[in-house]
Amino acid sequence: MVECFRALLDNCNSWSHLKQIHALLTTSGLSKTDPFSWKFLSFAATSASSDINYAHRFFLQLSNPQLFHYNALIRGFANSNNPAKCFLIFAEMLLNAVVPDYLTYPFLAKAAARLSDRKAGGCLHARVLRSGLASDLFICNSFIHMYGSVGEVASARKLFDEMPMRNFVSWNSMLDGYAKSGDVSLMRQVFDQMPERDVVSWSALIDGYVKDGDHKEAMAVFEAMKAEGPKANDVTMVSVLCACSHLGALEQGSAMHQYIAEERLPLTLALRTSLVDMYVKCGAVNEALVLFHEVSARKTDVLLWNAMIGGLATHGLTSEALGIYAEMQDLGIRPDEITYLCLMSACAHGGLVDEAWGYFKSITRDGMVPKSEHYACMVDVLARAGRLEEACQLVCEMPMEPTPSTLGALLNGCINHREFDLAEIVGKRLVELDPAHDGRYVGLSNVYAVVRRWDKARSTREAMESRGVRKSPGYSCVEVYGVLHRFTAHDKAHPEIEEIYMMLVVIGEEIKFKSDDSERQDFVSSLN
DNA sequence: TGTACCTGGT
Repeated sequence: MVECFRALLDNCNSWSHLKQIHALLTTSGLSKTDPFSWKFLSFAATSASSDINYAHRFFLQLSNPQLFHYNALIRGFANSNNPAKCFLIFAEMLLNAVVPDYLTYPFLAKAAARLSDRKAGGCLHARVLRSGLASDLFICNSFIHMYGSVGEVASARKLFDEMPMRNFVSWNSMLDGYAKSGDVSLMRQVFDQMPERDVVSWSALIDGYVKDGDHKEAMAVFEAMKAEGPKANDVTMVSVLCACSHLGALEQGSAMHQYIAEERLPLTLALRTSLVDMYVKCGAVNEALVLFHEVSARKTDVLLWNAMIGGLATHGLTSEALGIYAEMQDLGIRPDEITYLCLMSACAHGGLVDEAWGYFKSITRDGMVPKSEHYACMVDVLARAGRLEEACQLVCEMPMEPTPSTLGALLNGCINHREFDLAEIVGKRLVELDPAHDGRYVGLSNVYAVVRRWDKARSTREAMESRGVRKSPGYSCVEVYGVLHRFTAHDKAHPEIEEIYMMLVVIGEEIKFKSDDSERQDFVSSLN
């Protein structure tokens, strides 16, 4: 009998199969026998087809759970969408006088990292130091990662420097710590110093540049990786596609799509989401829709829907965005706080104030708390529509200090709707709030320029310069035949600049002609 | 039985 169960469990590779074995174990009274209960718990909590809640229910039935049961459950929760449960299980473990070992701490550190819980992470590390496990390589690596993830890269570095022995995971965790902290020069230094670089090192470097906003450098590193590094994986491509979408580089993005197919990389949900995001942001709405619709709804998650809705919203395709949301609701997929931001941004572009209010109120109804971004978005909707009084009222009512983006939205509305007295007040407040940001001074100075108060406009610019803030010139990018061209205002550097300006004149005339035409059509239809 | 890289926009 015992041998029979052992063979069944060893060959078990599916969830339904495992449930059948569980039923057999229960009816035969063997389920609480250690080797089987551990094997079962470990499969239920950590395998590819795991169900952590099922594993937890099974765990609760154990009369005398052992260290390895706790470890399996903590590991499962660390990778679940509820990592905070790890700490509850850990507390229970300590209450039951079960002593954690070298397999317990890496996953607790991971949970603290995923929750960005600096306090919990620090307590756990203190416990490790007292436990005599402090020299374990895996534990050290996990805590370097934890410190990097909670924004304490200096502590990560201290741990890294004091380690008796390092491996490539130590270096990758340190690299990732600098990537997350936004310190690209130290990130690069670690990358250049590390004894060996694998696909994780390269991917972390690329993603570090993406997070820093240096998308061109991210692409350059990817090219270097193709030339001299390991083969890229699906995670690498998620970051690379993110760079393409920010650059608006459709041809490069499509080439990446082709690369994914040629290299037969798994089209994971994250990768599909990145492709949808890239296509829609680069204006290839149809390609995005094809990729979005070709996967069955069961295999989607809210992030994929957000990418589609947000992308359509960015292009002002308001009704299409709201249509996709309606589909999402029909399928019973729960929106998250990002979904609401995407929906409200769609409303802002389409001038749908009442709908935006509806979504804003739904956030609370869905059991979420509106964040400053939601207030900023709602203020933007109201301000764009010229409902400045309501916008001001919302700013006053918001439960947190208004962020620069909230006031920025209000300022734009004031300028567009010629409320210059209010614009001056908001503009001044923005400069106070964000004194290192060049755009805030420019915004206020532009308000003064519009009302011809040149002295004030000049003194605002001077205030900016005296505080050492430099105005960085705005620019835009255009991709032609796979090559990105960057232009700033009055740019004369491009070799084909004469033809480019000539084409601009032609396009300008074309727009004028089109708008005259639409006015004429409006006039004709008003007669009917 | 363990550690590292990824999917909204500002």
